[in-house]
Amino acid sequence: MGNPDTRWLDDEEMRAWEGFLAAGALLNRRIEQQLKEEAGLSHPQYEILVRLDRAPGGELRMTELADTLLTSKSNLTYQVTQLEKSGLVRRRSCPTDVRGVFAVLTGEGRRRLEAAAPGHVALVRRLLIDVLSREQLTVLADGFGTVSRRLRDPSAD
Amino acid sequence: MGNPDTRWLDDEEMRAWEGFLAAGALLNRRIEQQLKEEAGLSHPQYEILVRLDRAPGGELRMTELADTLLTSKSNLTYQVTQLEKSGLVRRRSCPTDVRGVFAVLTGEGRRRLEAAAPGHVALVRRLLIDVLSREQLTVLADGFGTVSRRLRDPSAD
DNA sequence: AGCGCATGATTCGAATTTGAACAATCGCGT
DNA sequence: ACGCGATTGTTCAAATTCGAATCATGCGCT
Repeated sequence: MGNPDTRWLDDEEMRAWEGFLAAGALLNRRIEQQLKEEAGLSHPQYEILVRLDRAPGGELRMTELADTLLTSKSNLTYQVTQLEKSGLVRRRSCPTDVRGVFAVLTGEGRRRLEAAAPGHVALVRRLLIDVLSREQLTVLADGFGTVSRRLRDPSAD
Repeated sequence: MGNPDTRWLDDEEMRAWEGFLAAGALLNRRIEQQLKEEAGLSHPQYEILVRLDRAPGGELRMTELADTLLTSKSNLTYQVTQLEKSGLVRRRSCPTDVRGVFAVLTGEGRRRLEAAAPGHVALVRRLLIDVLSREQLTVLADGFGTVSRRLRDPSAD
C-alpha cells in the first residue's frame, strides 16, 4: 500500500485548491456561454482562432496547434473540421512534408475573432482580472507560471 | 456595437490569465489520469464521493450535490448512475418529498474513496500546493475565494 | 538503396457532457 | 381546497472529448 500517513491539506491549502477548482469551473461556464451567444463560438474554438491569429501567416501545423492548446490531436482534428465547415479556418497541406497539415485562419475567421475578442476580454476582466489587485495578479502569474512549467517538464514528474 | 476601445490585457494580466488556463488544463489531465489508473475513478466521480463523504449520513440530495459540484443536473444523473453500477453509491428516495432523491455513499464507496484519497492528495500537493510558497497559497486562496464568491452571486453579474 | 523506428494526422467507437423538454410533485396565495 | 408557477429529477438527442488503432510518410543508419 501507499504511505500510511498522508499529509492532508490544511485549511489554507484546501481553500486554495478548492477555490482554484471552483473558479475554473465557474469561469469556464460563463465564458463558454457568453462566447456562444455573442459570437457563436465555443471556448476551444475561440482559443484556436487566437493561436492562429498570433502565428506568423495566420497558420500553424496541427500538432503545434494541439501542443499550444494543450489538447489531444484527435480533438483538434474535430474542432478544426468544425471551424472549416463554418469557413473560419481552412486546411493547407504542408509543401515540405506530405503528412503535414496547416490550419489557416481565413479572412472571415479573423473578422469573427475580432468581433468576439472585445466582449471576451471584457468578461475575463470583469470576472477575474479586475477583481484582483495588481499584487495578487503578479503572484498568480508567477505561481501559475511555475506550476505550468513544471507540468510540461517531464523532470517535474 | 461594443465599446470601440477595448481595454486589452497587458503582459502581466495575460500571463496570469493564460497561466491560469494552462495550469488548469495540465493539472486536470494529470489528475484524471492518475485517478483513473490508481483507483478506477474519473475526477468528477471522485469529487462526488468526496462531497457525499463530507455530508452528514454520507448522503445528499441530487440538486444539492449538483450545486456544490458546479455541474448540471443531467450530468449528475449520469454520473450517479455510473457510480451506482459500480456499487459505490446508491439512490434512496426522499421520505418527505416524493420527487426528491438522495445519493448515498455505500460502504464500498467509502472504501474506494479512502483508497483513492492519499494518492490524489499527494499528487495535488506535488503538482500545485508544494510548488507554491505559503504566501502564494494565501493569495491564491483569497483571490479565488473572492472570484468564486462573485461568480456565484448574481449581483456580481 | 533499404530497414526500422519515430512522426503527423485522421478515423473509429465509446464515454462523457450539454441543454432542452418532460413528467411529477410541491407549496404558496387566495 | 384549489390553481399555478416553481422545483426535482430524469430522459433524450446532439455535440464534444478521449484514446487506441491506423495509415502514410519522414528520417537516421548501415
